Amino acid sequence: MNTRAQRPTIKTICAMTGLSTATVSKALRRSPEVRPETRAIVEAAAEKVGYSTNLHGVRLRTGKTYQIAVLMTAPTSDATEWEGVEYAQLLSGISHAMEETRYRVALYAVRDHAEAQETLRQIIRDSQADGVILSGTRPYDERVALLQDAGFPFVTYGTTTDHGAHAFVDTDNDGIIRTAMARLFDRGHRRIALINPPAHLSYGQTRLETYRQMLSGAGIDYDPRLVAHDRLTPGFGRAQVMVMHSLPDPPTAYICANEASALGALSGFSASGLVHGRDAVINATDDLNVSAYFTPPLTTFYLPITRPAELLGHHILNAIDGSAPESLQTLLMPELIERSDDRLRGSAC
Amino acid sequence: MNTRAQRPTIKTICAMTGLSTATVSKALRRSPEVRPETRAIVEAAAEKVGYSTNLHGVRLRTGKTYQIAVLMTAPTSDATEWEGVEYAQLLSGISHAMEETRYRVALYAVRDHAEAQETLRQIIRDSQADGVILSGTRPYDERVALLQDAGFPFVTYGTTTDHGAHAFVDTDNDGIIRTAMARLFDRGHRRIALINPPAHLSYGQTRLETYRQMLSGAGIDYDPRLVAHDRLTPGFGRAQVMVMHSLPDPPTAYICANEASALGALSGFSASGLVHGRDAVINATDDLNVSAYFTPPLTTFYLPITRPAELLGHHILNAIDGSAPESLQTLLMPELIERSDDRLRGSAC
DNA sequence: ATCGAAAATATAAACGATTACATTTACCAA
DNA sequence: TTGGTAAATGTAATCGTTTATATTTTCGAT
Repeated sequence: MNTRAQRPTIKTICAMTGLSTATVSKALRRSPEVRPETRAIVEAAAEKVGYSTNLHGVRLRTGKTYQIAVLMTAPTSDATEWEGVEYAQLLSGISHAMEETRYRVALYAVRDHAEAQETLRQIIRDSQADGVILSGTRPYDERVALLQDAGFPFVTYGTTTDHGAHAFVDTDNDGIIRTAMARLFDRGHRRIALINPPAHLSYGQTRLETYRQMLSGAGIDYDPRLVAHDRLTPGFGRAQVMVMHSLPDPPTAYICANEASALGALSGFSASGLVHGRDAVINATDDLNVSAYFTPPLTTFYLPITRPAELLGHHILNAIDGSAPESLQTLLMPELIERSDDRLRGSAC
Repeated sequence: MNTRAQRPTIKTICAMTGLSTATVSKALRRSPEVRPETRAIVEAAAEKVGYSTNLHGVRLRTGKTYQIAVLMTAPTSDATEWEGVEYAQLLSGISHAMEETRYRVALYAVRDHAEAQETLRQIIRDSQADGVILSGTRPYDERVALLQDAGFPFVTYGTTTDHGAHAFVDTDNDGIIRTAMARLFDRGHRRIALINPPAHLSYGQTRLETYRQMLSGAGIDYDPRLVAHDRLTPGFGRAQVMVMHSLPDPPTAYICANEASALGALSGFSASGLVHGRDAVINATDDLNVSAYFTPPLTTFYLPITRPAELLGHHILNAIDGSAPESLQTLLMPELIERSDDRLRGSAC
């Protein structure tokens, strides 16, 4: 009577083969408990009717969700500025890393740290995901504490300092600053500005620490007026250049933590009548290879965002499979791309 | 004996209240079939034990997933260039639109149209989502055909022409080109170049059509050498400026379809020794307000990406609830922000 | 008080998978 | 043949919810 083609289930295969649900289920999951011949029969039947397992049934029964939650801390919706554009590539990279698996990426956009915690609690309580990917880490990160307490698999994009070992992927910020400063010293710079992300973020702190180490290594006094931290929008970069440039002893080099702030810094140059390469220079970190198209092109530390993205994907899958966190920690050093010689010129010499 | 605190279920509440699962279930969903007093009792018990409904159970029983699939056509992972597709902001906007609901955004990164169709088929077959959001539409779009055939709720970001009515959100590309060209004509321009997205995309075609209409309205011959279409990376914008600038009769104005190509075009200016405002001008469309920070700042049509994003979210929820597609169609006209006067100067006059 | 209809609640069967446990089959040795 | 063990398969419960259907309660009209 039922003319509608129903989606085949395990029972469909039972009916076709005369086997029981238990056997079919095991055969489909290639359990060694079932005879190879039987398995072949089951697989043939499954193939024939186009069976595919219904994840909702699996989820209810086993609690496995095959979902990876990615928490994205999105800027408040009113302030639409160029910030975090590379998140899209990050997400797609993660997603591609799961291609051959059953896993999918579920996105959780949250506004701030507090909302992130609330969301995480829900994800854990309702088992909405098998693992979590976080970004924007802090030295002490409540989200990490929460996940570790719950024994929930996760990977961070960024490091922490006040927690037990956990899986992470990060850019080698220490390496970047070390290399950048050594290079700038080499070229005669002594007044170097740091355009940094918000102070509470780990990578901002790492950058600042290395910066101070390098300064003291070169025998240069630390001048707090040359360091700024805030959300890395173009507006921020621009404003900081304009402020710092009017110091009695302005910087001759700016190290910007991303493309957006570097673009803003360049905009600040032109607004203040500064000429890049003559009055001062800008170095940047770039995920998108976009600074090649700035006017003028900037020297950057370039790391295609797909690299960390795919690692995040692999790490979370391994974390779910129970790999030791120590084996899931990766620091990536970007490639230095020198697009201008950045030598100190003019009167400051 | 069981000391482990189990997650409360409907049965827990049954045990507490002496009611049946049916009644408790209905009470929790505020069915009018249950007496207000009973409902109060159930709600009190639920509150007390911190009950929250287990979506896996609901999904299995009802087929409702409370997931919105967002298909993101991501550039192949080897070519990491900024294409200016603001998926990150788009995703977060959609996600925010679902904040007060049970719905979540699930991300499906696909490489191309074919993979998108395969993915959609799976989503429908395995009921992995209740609705779908698509972008990068074509006049005839196989994905749209697929979804309409299946009667599956969806919203597109971009329009189509060869299908029955469906929900969509789009930028008013016709309005943009119309306004931009009228303004440029006003300022003396006759040779206007169009830096367009790939030719198969709807919005590219809309832009081209309006462009040609405006030209013929002004009595200007259409010159195909002034129109280029490809993926809107900075590299593309740059290359096109360099090519077109060396024409015998080069353009005096470029209309770029996004920020990324506009940035590249500017880079092409400086590489070719062109000065913006003297030799030619660039107008752009901008989702991120980033062209304010270009050197020099460009005149743009600015539409904060959060606007369409939230509309996409609302539309898909309404589409799932069964609203007529005709009532879920929105064209958004960006705001014209004039950052340079763009008057034609120099010898070309 | 009694009846009947409407309102409220209860029973039990799904949804599609997994899995503890029971049963059958196969196979070998005595 | 018989018995015993291991291998293979079957039975049935279960995950947490919804919902068709059955039963009980309520309450007004007679």
